Amino acid sequence: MGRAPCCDKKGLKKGPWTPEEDKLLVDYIQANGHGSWRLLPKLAGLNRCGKSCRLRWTNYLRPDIKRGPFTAEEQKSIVQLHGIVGNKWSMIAAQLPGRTDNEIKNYWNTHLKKQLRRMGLDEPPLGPAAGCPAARHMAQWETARLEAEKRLSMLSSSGAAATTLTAAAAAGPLPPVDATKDAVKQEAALPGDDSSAASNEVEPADAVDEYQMFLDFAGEELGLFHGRHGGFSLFPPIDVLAESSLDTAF
DNA sequence: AAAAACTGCAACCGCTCCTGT
DNA sequence: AACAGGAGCGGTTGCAGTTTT
Repeated sequence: MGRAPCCDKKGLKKGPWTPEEDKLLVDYIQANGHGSWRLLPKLAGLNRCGKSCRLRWTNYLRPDIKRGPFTAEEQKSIVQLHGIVGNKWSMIAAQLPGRTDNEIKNYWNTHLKKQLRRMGLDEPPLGPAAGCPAARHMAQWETARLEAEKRLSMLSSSGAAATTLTAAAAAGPLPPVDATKDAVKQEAALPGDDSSAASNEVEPADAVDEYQMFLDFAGEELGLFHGRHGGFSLFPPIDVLAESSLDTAF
């Protein structure tokens, strides 16, 4: 598939960003939004490729980026999420508001990996295939959550719902649909799963019911998880989650 | 004090996926 | 259905700063 042309073929600048370049980028995005990343450098007066601009913005210049060291809670979340989804840094980042995937990736590679090794723990097995029963439960939970989100997002995009899941995510740390697309695809590809095809015509009321079922399921699963892991929480308590998500989304 | 080794982070590269035609 | 362009993601690299010898 068409690969983005390499920057150096066009004589574009690479390497560290100067404060002047940062300012140009920030000023432009604040005034116009990023729009097409490919066109942005030209419009903003930058001698950079769009890719470089996007990276600089998402990893460094975005105003909502949280700076400073990771908290113990964030560390715990990263370790747990990594055990569940593996190196899906964007998915992990979606659970940690203000943190970027690049930052989390770096933190994992430089700090947490070593820390786990020092503690005598090998790197945990990656992905939903992880052998630990709790991880399997979480993987099932994640699958169900993604399915519910997928349906909800279809609803939203068709205009049937007043707000999007992103709004719900703002109320609680459910990730935006974008961040979960890999898993959604996996889910959609499951043999014998005809729900994704049928979901195109899902009725609003059905979606609400399904989302509620998902929340109920998640509640049970999380209860189990809490019980086994001494109160660790990836997500807010389920009653809060249910209340805020449903209230905001509907 | 100087050199070597190590560490952490910003940025780049190349691949895959998504979307429009 | 096939193709092309654009966006996003994960892996890797380069280098400045810090620590150790």
